[in-house]
Amino acid sequence: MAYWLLKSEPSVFSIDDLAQRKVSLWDGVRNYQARNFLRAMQAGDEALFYHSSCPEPGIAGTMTIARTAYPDPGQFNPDSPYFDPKSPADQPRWDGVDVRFGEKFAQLLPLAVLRTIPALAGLALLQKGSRLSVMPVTAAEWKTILKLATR
DNA sequence: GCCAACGTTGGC
DNA sequence: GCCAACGTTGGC
Repeated sequence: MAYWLLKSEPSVFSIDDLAQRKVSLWDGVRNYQARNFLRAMQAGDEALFYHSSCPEPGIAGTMTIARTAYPDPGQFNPDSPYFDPKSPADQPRWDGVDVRFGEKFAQLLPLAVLRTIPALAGLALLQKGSRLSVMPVTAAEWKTILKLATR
């Protein structure tokens, strides 16, 4: 049982979109390190839903990994923004996972607040130059974040 | 819109 | 394998 943090631009796919859909493919990851984290996920793992590239970046809620990694169909679709003409059909480069909506936090936990919490100093998200869209979270960090979200 | 940081590409 | 050029991410 592991914990993760997944980034999405809310203008593309937000916590509200997931709340409505309940289960969704988490697709569009086009970075090898992030993909490797996707492939390491197990069903039942829990993840934070992070809103990036928006007026108020921060953690918006939680979700559960519902299905382990499988090929992301977008890589083979020329009309998809995630199309990758160099991905071999017999050995797809890019995977996605299915996620199930967990909860939406009563209020978003802003990035600026996360930075002020000493217990989160090691959070991968907060490291200088961190741009990964999929990253691990420790059990202790997870606990700290959920506690912050419910106060 | 700016810019720092990082990843990828491709020539050599 | 090196590395410059370019593209992308993402906070501000």
